[in-house]
Amino acid sequence: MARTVAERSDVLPLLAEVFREHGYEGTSLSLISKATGLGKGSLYHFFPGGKEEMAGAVLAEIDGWFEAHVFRPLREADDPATAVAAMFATVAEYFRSGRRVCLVGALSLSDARDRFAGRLRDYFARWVEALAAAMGRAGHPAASAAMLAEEAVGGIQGAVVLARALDRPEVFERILAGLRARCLILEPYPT
Amino acid sequence: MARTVAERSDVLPLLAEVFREHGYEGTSLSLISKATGLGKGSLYHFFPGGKEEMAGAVLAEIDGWFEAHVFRPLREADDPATAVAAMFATVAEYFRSGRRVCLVGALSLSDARDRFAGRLRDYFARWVEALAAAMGRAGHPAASAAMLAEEAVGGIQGAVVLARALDRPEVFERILAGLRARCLILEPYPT
DNA sequence: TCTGTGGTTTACCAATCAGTACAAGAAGGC
DNA sequence: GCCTTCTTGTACTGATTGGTAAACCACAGA
Repeated sequence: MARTVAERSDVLPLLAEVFREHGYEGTSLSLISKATGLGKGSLYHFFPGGKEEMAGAVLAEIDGWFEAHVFRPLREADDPATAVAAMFATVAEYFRSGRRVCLVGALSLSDARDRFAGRLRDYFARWVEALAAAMGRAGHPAASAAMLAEEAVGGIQGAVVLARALDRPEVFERILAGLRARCLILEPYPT
Repeated sequence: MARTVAERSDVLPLLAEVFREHGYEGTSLSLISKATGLGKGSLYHFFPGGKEEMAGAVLAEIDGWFEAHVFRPLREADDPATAVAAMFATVAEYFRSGRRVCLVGALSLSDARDRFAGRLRDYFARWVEALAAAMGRAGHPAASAAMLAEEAVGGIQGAVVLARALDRPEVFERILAGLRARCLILEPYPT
């Protein structure tokens, strides 16, 4: 039979895009089959656990990508301020100015949250921690760095929501610019 | 037959809770039937358009609630600064410190966005406008008020995402406190 | 060339999906 | 009392759901 010679890792990006577009519940096996060009047999060959394993694998890949391109640079950069600025650029590109949904955020709001609770919590916790650490090294007091990091990571998620709802990508850019400015300016956190 | 004497408006809050918990795709008629105690016959009697009409009616009710309790007070309050502070309190209670999902935001991230695009855009646009207007009357320059309003409304949505993902309601409270402080302090927007 | 393994197709399953049809009961007007 | 209108339960549709089973083929190593 026609061998697609597809590897598991090859279909993950396609899979990710389907889940992003349709959510966990909205993603049916027939949609997946259409998007990947793989029949049900092949899909269950790669992912014996079915839809749940597919979503889990996608989440793991996203997590790995952010670890390599966002979290670790924040933690290990020689110049933390530059790393923070780079994070905003990387994230804006990744989310395509809000046109692309954050799957982790979307799952957090959805029914599937409980199913992946550990992974979702871990992703955001590590993001907040890495950002707070970078800002701390950049000169922010520890307390304000932690609060600012939470506000920034949450703000990015909210920017995706708002830009998508309003259908105005420039809103995403504008919010991120504001957040970046506040993360880089060293002033005491207003109380 | 046992008349439940239910009015359409009586089942809307129950319906809203089901959609919030399971999302649009994840909400099945059997779930709705269980949550409302109404059989399919009754449901299609009240909502001939099926699930889509139900979700539309829920969105309209939510929109009306926010118009009455959030948007209009912001626009018409004698003391705009107090109104802004009141908004944060109202919203925190409504979203139960992030334990309750914003259905409008969740739909914006979901597959059903296109179906309700107009309503979603309208809801957020009016929120941002009303908040910006209030902050303008409170003394913020028009430009910074508009940007701050976008950041605040987006920030609230992001706070829901983050608090749910981390399973830490205090994160929601903390972010909202920070946003409120920034909306009330009159300082030039950092650039 | 034979054979085992990894990948694929196809057919199938029971369950559930949204939606329809309709008969039947309950309530209010007369 | 009856009759109409509104509301409900039940039964049904055809399509789709996630998932299984097994026959089947391609290819690499021996």
